[in-house]
Amino acid sequence: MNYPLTALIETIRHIVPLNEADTTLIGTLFQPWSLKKGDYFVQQGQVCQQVGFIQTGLVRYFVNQDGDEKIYSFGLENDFVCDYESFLSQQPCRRTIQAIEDSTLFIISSANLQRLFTELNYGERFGRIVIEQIFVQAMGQLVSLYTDSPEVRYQVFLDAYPTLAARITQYHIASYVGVKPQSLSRIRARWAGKDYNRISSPE
Amino acid sequence: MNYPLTALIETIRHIVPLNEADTTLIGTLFQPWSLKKGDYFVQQGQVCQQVGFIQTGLVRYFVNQDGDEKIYSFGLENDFVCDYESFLSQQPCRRTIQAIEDSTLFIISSANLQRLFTELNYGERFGRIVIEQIFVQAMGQLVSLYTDSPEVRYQVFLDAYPTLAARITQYHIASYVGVKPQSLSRIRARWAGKDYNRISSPE
DNA sequence: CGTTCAGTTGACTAAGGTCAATTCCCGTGG
DNA sequence: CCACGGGAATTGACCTTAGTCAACTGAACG
Repeated sequence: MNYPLTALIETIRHIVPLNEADTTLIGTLFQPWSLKKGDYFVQQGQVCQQVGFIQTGLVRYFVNQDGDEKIYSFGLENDFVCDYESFLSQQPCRRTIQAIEDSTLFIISSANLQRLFTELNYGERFGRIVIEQIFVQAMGQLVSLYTDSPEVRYQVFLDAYPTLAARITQYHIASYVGVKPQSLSRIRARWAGKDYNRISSPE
Repeated sequence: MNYPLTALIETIRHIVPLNEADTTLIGTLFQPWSLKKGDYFVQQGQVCQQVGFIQTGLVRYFVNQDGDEKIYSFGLENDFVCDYESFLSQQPCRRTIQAIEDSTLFIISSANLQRLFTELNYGERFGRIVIEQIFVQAMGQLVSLYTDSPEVRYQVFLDAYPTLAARITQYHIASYVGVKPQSLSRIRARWAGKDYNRISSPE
């Protein structure tokens, strides 16, 4: 096992305890993978067959609605990446996951993930906590879409991902916030007019 | 065990196979409960301590945003009802679940649900499938909020819950769709002007 | 030095929010 | 039986904001 798995192992260890045997097992079940900018982790219509762990790079999750892309999430360093709906049900994806930077990851197949769940000391617990986290995150997004204006959502995005904003285009941010790039630009213009340091004062 | 548990058992059986011992176990782990119109199944700030199964009645899930209620889901006959985020993490609810009709349910405590998972023949599988279904449903809602206009969301609601529309107020429907009652009323007025039978022709 | 693409800006349109008045429905009490 | 009251639903006037189409700016790149 000669891959730099430390980030992956530390991320898992942050969720459940791991011993020597566990870390060895992880090394045998995951394999390195890489995506170039624009490559797909999984595309709408395919069945998502593996879970990834992003060592370096950046991906976006989106749905394609008549050529109009709606980004609903990003995956960055030390994130797990998967269309869980497709992976769990083995049904075709309704979404696409695409690298927007060159990315290096470790991937684990469905079969190996099952082994991880059963053979890792806290495997089942790990699996449950991860899906739980994803569920909570999704519900948070859902509530935010109901309750927050685009302006607030943009502010929350900046607060939640302060470094990400500089790595992606306004197009991506606008799509995530739920508006067109022109509208996001106008929101920024509005802020510039009345308030020069947004980061520290979300009004 | 003399409660009319058949609906509950049949609903579970629809997900996983059940034998005699299983149905007996279910009978011992669930207990009857009732809510009057306006009663809370669980309130924002409380920890959700049980899962319910609605035998008769109707509940709504909502978040309270400065006195403005945002309904994001309904639970009706033969649905399980729970704030899974709170139940799973044992953290206080960020949402409220309230009966909007007199309701009769069966409830199961967290401890008993753990027993159900381990002692039922397909208990773990049952638990996984239920959370999976809820996750998929939540993601569907999330995508719909991104991609669909209020008008489309209203149409989808009518298609998905044809009978429910008659049981609840426009206020509830509007909140679910994500607009004010006045706006929903205007959408209906628009339809009346150009198309008299919406149900069969979603444009 | 032109091409290209991201970002901005302007003019206009469409649609929901807000506040307020009005109508409709239904149950209650005189 | 009818008048009244209250909540639900509708409608109108006006405002705010995002969508749309288009033009323009600016920086990166060859």
